[in-house]
Amino acid sequence: MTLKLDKVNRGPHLSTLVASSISREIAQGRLRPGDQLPTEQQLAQTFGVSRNVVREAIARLRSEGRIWSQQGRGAFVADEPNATVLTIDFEALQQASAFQSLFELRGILEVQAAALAAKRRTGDDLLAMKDALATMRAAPYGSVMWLKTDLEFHKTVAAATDNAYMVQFLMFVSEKVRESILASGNQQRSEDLAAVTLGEHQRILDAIEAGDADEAQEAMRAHLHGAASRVGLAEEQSE
Amino acid sequence: MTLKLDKVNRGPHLSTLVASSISREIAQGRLRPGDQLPTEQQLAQTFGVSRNVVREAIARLRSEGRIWSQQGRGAFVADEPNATVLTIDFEALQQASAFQSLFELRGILEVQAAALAAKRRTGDDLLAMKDALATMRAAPYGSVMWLKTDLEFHKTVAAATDNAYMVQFLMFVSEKVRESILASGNQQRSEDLAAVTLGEHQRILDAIEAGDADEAQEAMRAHLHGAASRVGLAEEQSE
DNA sequence: CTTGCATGGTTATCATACAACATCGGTTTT
DNA sequence: AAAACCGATGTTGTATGATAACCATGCAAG
Repeated sequence: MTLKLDKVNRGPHLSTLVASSISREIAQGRLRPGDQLPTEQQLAQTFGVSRNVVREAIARLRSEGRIWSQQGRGAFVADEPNATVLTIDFEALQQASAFQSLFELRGILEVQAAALAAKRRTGDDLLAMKDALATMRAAPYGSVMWLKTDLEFHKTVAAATDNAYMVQFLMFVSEKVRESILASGNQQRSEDLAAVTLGEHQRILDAIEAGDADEAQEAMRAHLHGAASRVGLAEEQSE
Repeated sequence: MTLKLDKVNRGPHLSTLVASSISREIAQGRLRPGDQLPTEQQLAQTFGVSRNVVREAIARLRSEGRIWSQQGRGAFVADEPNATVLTIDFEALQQASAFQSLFELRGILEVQAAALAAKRRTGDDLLAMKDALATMRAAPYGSVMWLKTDLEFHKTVAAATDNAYMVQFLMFVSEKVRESILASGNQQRSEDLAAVTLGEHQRILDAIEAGDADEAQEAMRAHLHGAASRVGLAEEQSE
């Protein structure tokens, strides 16, 4: 019995849908650690897909460390997500609350990174930051080039912390945030904002160059606060 | 024609082997960004497995953002590792500098999490934290149970921030740090340290219960500083 | 009580078939 | 001549059935 998919369903692969569906069950606690998943047959039936698709989904979840499976027994929810990889569910990010949480996490990392950068930046770091800023100045506000260089500037700041993991994590989170913003199309466009944003960046750069950690923190905080309002995100006022 | 596997091959799934094999090709530059992968048929043939297995491998690589594929055309190496997943190389962590960087990143997250927790914790959060602390008190210092509950306590703190990503990232990093410590076998054992550690935790808990963000930050910082020295990590004094 | 075996259930893999889509060349239409 | 149509071919996406390896359980024989 062949399943005819509606044209509507031209989206991600079925295995992706199944995987995130199971993922959600785990996240919401309907499948608890140690629990055995339904058999591949059952899953195929309940989702209305072939066993093959289910297997692709399970292969994915297994690689993410969310489940483990043993031949002859079944698949089980991993006790501790002893993941070798960290994943972020893009679907969930559509939720405003989830997006806000990720934005907050990024903020924490950015602010602390700025402080560390102020203490540890080398001459090369400063050059890279100035370079990125100059490129951003030349790019039209809101263009792809602009966004790319914006990210690049923040990357140079992160790199100045001399902490490779800081770079890796910050870029990962920032990338997700940026994607989500683009997907929602909430980006405002205005030439005025270009000058504002550039000014914020300049203030960060100056603080880092001066080696003033506190000012760097504050400048970064101000920048993110500005970015948040530009994206239409109501920010919590932390006393 | 059925493939008879040697008993030797009782290891990871074939799809895993295929996936890491392709992954290696990419990492070593033999497959460059934008390049088209061989067709599933060809891959199946060259690896000597069924197309099904190849598909599971590809599904995995796709979920990791390393490749993308389009029906009717083929699979291609992703231009930028626009990763949906974040991985940490365990090997690299054996390097002291890498470990220190990850430790620092964890510290930043923990300290900020403690501050947020102090502002947002609910009654349930406090109960969970007290619970974890009580369990830790009952466990022998350095035992598996102790380590587990230690992590659990920090998780409850993270959870009190009401930021799911904070929990996810912090636990991911902490898990890696813990693994690395266990692998290096640098853990000191002493009954005295049990009391010290418990005291540090108690101080954190008290601050969060009191809603004192600054004190919570400081308490967490002190705790991590203590943990660092217990592991034999020279910490930078950030005046 | 222990050992051995039969049995059913589950995953891992293979093989084949078909549907959906892309590309390309040739043909027809404009 | 240029554009639109059409079909052949190759590729991915999915479905289906079959087989091998493996696990757990229960039961009979010792």
